[in-house]
Parts: sequence; C-alpha cells; structure tokens
Amino acid sequence: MATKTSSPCPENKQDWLDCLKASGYRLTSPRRAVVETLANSQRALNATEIYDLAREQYPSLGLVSVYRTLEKLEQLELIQRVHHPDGCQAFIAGFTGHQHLLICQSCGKAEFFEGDNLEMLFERVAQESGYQIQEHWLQFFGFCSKCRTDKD
Amino acid sequence: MATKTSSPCPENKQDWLDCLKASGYRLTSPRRAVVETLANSQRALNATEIYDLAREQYPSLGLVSVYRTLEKLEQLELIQRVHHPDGCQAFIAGFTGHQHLLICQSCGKAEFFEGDNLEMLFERVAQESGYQIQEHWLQFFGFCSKCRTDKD
DNA sequence: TTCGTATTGAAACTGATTTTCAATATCATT
DNA sequence: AATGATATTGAAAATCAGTTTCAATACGAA
Ligand SMILES: [Mn+2]
Ligand SMILES: [Mn+2]
Ligand SMILES: [Zn+2]
Ligand SMILES: [Zn+2]
Repeated sequence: MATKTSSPCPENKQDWLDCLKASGYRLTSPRRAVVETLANSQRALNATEIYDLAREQYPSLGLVSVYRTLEKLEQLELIQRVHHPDGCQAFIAGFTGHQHLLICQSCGKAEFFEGDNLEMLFERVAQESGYQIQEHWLQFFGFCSKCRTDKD
Repeated sequence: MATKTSSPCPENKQDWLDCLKASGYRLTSPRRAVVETLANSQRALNATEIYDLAREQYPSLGLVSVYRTLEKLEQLELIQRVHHPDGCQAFIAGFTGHQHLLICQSCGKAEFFEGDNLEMLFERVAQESGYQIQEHWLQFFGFCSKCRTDKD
C-alpha cells in the first residue's frame, strides 16, 4: 500500500541528467554539481545555498552557473520554486501529478502530499464569486517529527 | 444573507488613517496617497505600481515613502503580501478572520473567500507524515466574470 | 503661533540576479 | 583517439529592487 506523502528526492538523479541531455544540453561538471546538490536535498534551497553546498565537492563552481542551471531545471519542470513567508527564491525537486508541499517551519524539511479534495469548494466559490477557477495553491506548514522531538 | 466571498477594499479608508494615527504615526500627504491608492484597488499592487498610480494625484511622492508606508501598513495588518507566480512583492487590503484569496489570471482582480474545511486533510496528512500542522496557504486562480465575458 | 521631532525625497548604498565576454570543455564527427 | 564547431564556463561589469543616510520640511501638541 503506497503512502500518500512522499519525500521530494527523485529516485534517481540520473533521470535529471538524462532529461538535460535529451533536451540538447551538455552534461558538464557545474550542472552535475547543481543537480547532485538539489536532488539530494530534503529541503528547498536557494541559489546561494546550492552554491555553498556544491562547492564543497566542486570548489571552482561559479554562482552564475547555479543560476543558469536552476533556470533550465525549472523550465524542464525537474525542480519547482517554493514560496515561503521568508522568501520565494528556493527550489526543490519537482514531482509529477497533483501534489502539494508540507514544510517544516523549523528545519525546512519538505514532503509532498496528495489527495486534497477541493472540488466542492471550487464550485461554491465559483458560484459565489463568478470566477472560473483554473488553478490552486495549497501548502501546509508545521513541525516534522524530528523537530518536534528535539523541542522536548 | 451574507455572501461568502468579498472584495478586498475596506469599507472606509479612513479606518486605515485612524489606525495609523492611533499607532502614533503622523498623517502626511505621502501616507494618505499610498493609503488612498491601495484602499481603492481591486487588485494587489507592488511598490512601483502604487508609486505610479499615486503620483497621478500627488506627483511629488517619493518611491521611498511608498516602501516605508507599506512597511507600516503591513505591520498594522491593514495590508497583506500576495504571492503570485509572477512575483511576491504585491500588497492588498487585508481582511480579518480566516480567508483566502481568489485572483483573476487576466486582470488581477482579487476577492477573498472563506469556508475552506481542511480539518480532515490536516489530520490525514499529519498522520501519514508525522508532521504537526500549524499553518496553511490556500489560493485560487481563475478568470473573473468580466474577463470571461471579454474573451468572447 | 511656536517648536520639537517625525517624516520627507534625493542620493548613495546594498545584495541579489543578469549580462557580457574571452577562455574552456563537451561531444558529434571523423 | 583526434578534430573542430560551438555550448558552456567563471570573472567582472551591469542592472535592479529595496534600504540607508541625511539635510530640509511638515506635522501637530502645547
Ligand atoms: Mn490540490
Ligand atoms: Mn483556510
Ligand atoms: Zn523539521
Ligand atoms: Zn479579471
């Protein structure tokens, strides 16, 4: 029985490299470093965080290449931007299908969940407002089990 | 019978000025201009948009004063920041109680709605993920009745 | 009306992101 | 494996939104 929540890490970061390759991009060390860093992360990272983490393995990496790689990964929908009260320039591994984010307010750890059923609400709001509803954003914030334990 | 959706404009922009006054701030022309502009707007506006609109009535207004006034209005919870795929620095008149935004993807017109009932989903996701859920973001995007008509 | 000071707009500054550019690395082709 | 066209690179310069500084001004309590 499959769980309804899932970690953002993709099964295989090779998929990302394959996808970049298939889209006509070259596989370079800077790109590998960024992919590696993001694909291994349990939480959303911004450009500088990726830069700092990736340089531990690949010190000559330039910040500009991080920005350029993020741009491509986002276009290919391998990653997605995460909006947060503290900022909206962090990225996390994307997931297919209809999923939403659950984010730890303490450590930032993110998971995806699915199974929100908002059809009834869509209809009621559409009725009352006259809007034709096309998209929705839903995001939960809380404390992950680890951070709850640490608080004690 | 009260509708469950409502326009973001406050009944009376004088309320905002009173609130600023009550908080120890002086009522100045730049502040009045920003309040006027935001309180009259049906959609979220960023600093530059407010600056441009407000200067039509008050040409000597400085952009710095827009930023400074926004900061105060946000602290007083008279306005709130609106996150959007195209940017997250726009503000709209705030509302009390538990409400969420419905935004037109064409003209930006915003309304608030209430009555989302996510308790069951909170519990299920909390159970499956181990997270203690504290907050949620919910936002709808679509086309307002006017923009739907205009498309025909 | 007076007067202390909160507020102002211009200019300088900051930090994040983008652009430019010459040097380099990738990879399809030989 | 070697070649060569060119996509990609990092450094430096440029841009952009937002913030800080500061002397001049406007608010509003007295
Ligand atoms: Mn959903
Ligand atoms: Mn809600
Ligand atoms: Zn946590
Ligand atoms: Zn509209």
